[in-house]
Amino acid sequence: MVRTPLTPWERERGERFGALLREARGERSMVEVAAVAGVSAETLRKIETGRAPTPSFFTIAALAFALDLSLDELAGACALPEDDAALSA
Amino acid sequence: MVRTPLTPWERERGERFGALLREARGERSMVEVAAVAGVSAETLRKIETGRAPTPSFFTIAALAFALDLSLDELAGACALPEDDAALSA
DNA sequence: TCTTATACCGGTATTTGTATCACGGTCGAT
DNA sequence: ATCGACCGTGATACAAATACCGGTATAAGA
Repeated sequence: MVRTPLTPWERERGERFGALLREARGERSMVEVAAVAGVSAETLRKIETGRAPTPSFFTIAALAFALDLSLDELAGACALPEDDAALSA
Repeated sequence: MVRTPLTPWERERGERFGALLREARGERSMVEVAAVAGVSAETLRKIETGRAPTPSFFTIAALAFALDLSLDELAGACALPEDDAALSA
């Protein structure tokens, strides 16, 4: 095996990650946010739906800037699955 | 053209980005940092030398954690080439 | 009803990231 | 001089990111 396929955990992390971005997007349309970030709407949609679980750093950086999010908080939030427990608590 | 090839500016940004990581690594060996971050040493080498100009977000997040770096500062630093001017000012 | 806007999905194409292997170079120690 | 630990480069291989296309569905508005 040359390149390790994404593990189920990585895919789940991608789903949580995308959910965070979608939540942060709020009422704004995918097209608008994607245009501001300089990525295609298709790419944003795939990231939000978790079908692109490990996007590139600068793609996320641009989206985080467009959505006014902190990269550190973003990484910390989806790295910990027990966050939902902390949120519901 | 389906996927846009990386622009020269993106490649230069990758070089600056890698230089930042290398500087942050300091005296520590590539092998050690890569092991802590959970990536291969070859991958870290490619990122540091700019031969992998757009690495994945979580790879960078793991490296930043291993190097005790802020993702926001990292993104801001290499996104603006005129930063050195701002820093020296 | 018809149009428009938005989002989802499957397929396709191309580039890139990630990892392994092999080889060579440098430096310090034995 | 040989050994070992790094670092660097090239080739190779495979999986995934990105982007574009066409189609579908839904909801709001003329």
